Amino acid sequence: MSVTKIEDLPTVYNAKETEESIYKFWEENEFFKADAKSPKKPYSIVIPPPNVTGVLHMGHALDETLQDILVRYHRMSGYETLWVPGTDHAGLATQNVVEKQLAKEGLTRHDLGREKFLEKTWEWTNEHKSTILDQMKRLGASFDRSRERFTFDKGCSDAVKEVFVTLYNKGLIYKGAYIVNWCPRCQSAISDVETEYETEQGHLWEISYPLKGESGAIIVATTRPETIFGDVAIAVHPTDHKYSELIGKTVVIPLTGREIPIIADEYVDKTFGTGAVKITPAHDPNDFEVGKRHGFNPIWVIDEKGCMKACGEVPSNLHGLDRYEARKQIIKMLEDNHSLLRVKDHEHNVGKCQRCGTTIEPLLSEQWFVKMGPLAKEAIAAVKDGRIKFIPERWEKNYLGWMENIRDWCISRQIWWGHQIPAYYHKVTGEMVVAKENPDPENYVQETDCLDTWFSSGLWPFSTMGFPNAETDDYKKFYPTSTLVTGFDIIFFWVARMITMGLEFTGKAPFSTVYIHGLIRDEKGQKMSKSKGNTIDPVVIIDKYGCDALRFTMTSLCTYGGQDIKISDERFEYGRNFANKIWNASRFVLMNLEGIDNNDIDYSKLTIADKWILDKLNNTAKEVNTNIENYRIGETAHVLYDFFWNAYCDWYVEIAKVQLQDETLKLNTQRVLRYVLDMSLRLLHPIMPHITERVWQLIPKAAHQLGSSAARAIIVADYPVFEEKLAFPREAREMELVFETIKSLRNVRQSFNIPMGLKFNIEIQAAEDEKPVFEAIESYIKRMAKVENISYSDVSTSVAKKSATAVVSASKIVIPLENLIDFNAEIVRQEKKLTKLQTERKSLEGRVNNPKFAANAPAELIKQTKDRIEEILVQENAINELIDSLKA
RNA sequence: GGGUGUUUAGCUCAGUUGGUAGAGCGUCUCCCUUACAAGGAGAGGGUCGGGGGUUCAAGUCCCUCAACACCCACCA
Repeated sequence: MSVTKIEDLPTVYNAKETEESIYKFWEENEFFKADAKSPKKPYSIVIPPPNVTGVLHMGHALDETLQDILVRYHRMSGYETLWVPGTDHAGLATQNVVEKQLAKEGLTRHDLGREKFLEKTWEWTNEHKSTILDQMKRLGASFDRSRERFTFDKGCSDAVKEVFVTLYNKGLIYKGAYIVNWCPRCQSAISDVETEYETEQGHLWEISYPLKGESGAIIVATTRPETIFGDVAIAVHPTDHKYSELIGKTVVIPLTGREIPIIADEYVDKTFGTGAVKITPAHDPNDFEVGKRHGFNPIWVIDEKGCMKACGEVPSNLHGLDRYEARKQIIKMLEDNHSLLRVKDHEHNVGKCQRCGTTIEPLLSEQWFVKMGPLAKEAIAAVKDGRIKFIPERWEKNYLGWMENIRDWCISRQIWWGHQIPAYYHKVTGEMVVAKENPDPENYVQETDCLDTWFSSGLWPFSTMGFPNAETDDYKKFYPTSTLVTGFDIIFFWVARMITMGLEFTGKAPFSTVYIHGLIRDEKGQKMSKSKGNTIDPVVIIDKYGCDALRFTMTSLCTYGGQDIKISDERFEYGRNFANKIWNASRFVLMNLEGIDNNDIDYSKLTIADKWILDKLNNTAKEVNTNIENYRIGETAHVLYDFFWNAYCDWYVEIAKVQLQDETLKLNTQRVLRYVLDMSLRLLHPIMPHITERVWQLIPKAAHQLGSSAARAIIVADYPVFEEKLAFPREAREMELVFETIKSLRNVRQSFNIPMGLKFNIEIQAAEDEKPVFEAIESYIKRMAKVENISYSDVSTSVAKKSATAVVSASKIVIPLENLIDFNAEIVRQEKKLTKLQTERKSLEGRVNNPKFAANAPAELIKQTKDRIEEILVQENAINELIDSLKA
């Protein structure tokens, strides 16, 4: 870095310029690059891979910031730290995007054919692949780009094949015909977790099925009349007296005349609808089970596009009609036929495709599944026995609840963009072979289905480390990973699958801690979405306020409970203002370091204020370390904000201005200013990496002050920790006298409208043990409260008339102001304070006088309470005396 | 139907072993005091959703009610 003249630094922090150059500086020096051969203990995180088609949104900004904080903290705390970046091929999502592009040209993927379509999608992917990770650089993400991965790259594909074949050979993957959630728009099966339910206002139609060969009919309630052609039976409850005589009889399906039996099954709810339900095994998951129990063959009447099938069971005028259009027609036909008896409004939940919102169609089809039951056992145990910990803990319950009721996972997707299932069929015999490679391309063709995208992301923590090869340096050094950071919305999709797969294939939990944060919402608490138009673009925020401002604001809003975070544009002013404060305080300190030597602080020459700020810094370091270790990131931000702004800037820097005037104190004050700034920047660095790095470059330091790593940059400097030699609890307490005195004097000044320019004299009627302290802090009081002269007298001295008085601790500060104040106003001011003290005292006395309190409360607390009462009494006396003298 | 979360100052929210409530923004007053007006100083503002209980002591623990948000399951 070139030498920068401090005077030339702008008075407003230029985030944009700084952030660009600082990030480049880190990259050029390869600070993000992990060394798998390092002797240091490892700390590793894998990024939740964003969709390769994606653009950066606020959710990423939060997620990546939190990871970066953990990574930077551990890097500075002596760990060999690896953060693996990468992207997800996002099968269905990406395919949809490319298909949309094609649609603009009037084409479908079928027009291109599989090979051409994949070519096109790869092209598209390669074009966008780096976009989102490049955007994440704007967030300051210190991930190791040399290890960047893609869930569809060679290594991940190898891992997928290994896992698939192994699970198949163990009997944990099977192919079977089941009812799946079918998206007619995506033209693919989707898994249970990809199906979202929405409450919709629908209808319940009551349809009459006449009995065969006799009069009478059974009335069935249905929400989906278009499926009647697929009916194989009518079911009633075995103990339902209404229908007991009908069981075993035959009814006729209206409109087609096909005959079906009335059966009894416990599945039926006697109280719902008419108590009789039509059974359509091909188009309803429950009916499928009932059908299986009773040995019925399913009848397909709706096809993959959601249209009525052109088959013999369906009246020919309905062939090929969309399911909703068909419904209308059928209702009309039933009405004409007098088979429709009643229509009721009915609210029910309808499954929607998570990707496109289309109403899913339960469809019986041949799919691949992972048998989850056996895998879940270990995944449950690992969380129960603490190998994996969720933060906040309540998510464990959520995870366990799901795992304990786990259902088989439908992993096949009828899409082209993804890992093609490694199963091969003999062209003639149809014999199936599951293997990593095609055994005989001449005679075998590969399964056309692809895998659910979460299958490959479920392997992410170890596929990125070299798996299936467990001998790579990265695998040995960095697997299992340390922390997984993500939102609660993908616990089932992703976290649960990584845990099951990791345990099964590596024998280890893929991470020890799952840190779950809240979701980002708009200022009204609504989820951000493009369609609602309420999104906030992190890049826009970064341009406007700066990356560090974005990071600081976001982290300050994180709570330990992982509440959702409401944000609006203006909230980032908080972080921006703080960054600016850091910038200007740093400018001041740097400007005043002229002539500083390379020596360390002389501990024998510390003033009370020096000791106070060092003590405060020390405690801050302690708190910050504890907070980060315990994932209390928001608290970390608050503690640092409070220390830097309210302690260092508002008090110590102001005090330093006094000390710098004193030649005997100047040099050591400079050293303290420098030291505290240096350490503050280090503490802040994980949250606000750019500004801290920039300022740190400007601090003159000797080699030995850089830390054990002989750091070239703050990013690799040692993180501050609590040090015994910096603890000065007595002085820290004594400084309270300074603050109280100055604050009371300022209060007096403001109360009586005394201009800042007007200095006054004060008389301190000091309690005996407080006098030396006052003497030590005289210069601060003079400067910061604009006091001309300070004289002393005994505390028992009665207060002279015509003065304002502040009672501080056990002493009195008297300000003779005869020409300046309204004495009645002073009486009111003092009485107000008196009332406050009296109220507090009475409450405390009530407690102390309660014998049960004395018996049960800790001795420490009792003493504290009594001391406080004593203190109040002293102050009350002083104030009473004052009021008397004012009234006299 | 089952579960979770939320309810604290005008607004947005902190508040980890129970010890008597805090921040930011906003409001009111004053100030360009040579780091910073994206700043400084001072002030005002809350019976911690309602009710009950445990305790010497409850925003904090237990019960209950209410409102809101979300998750899971799903009855045709």
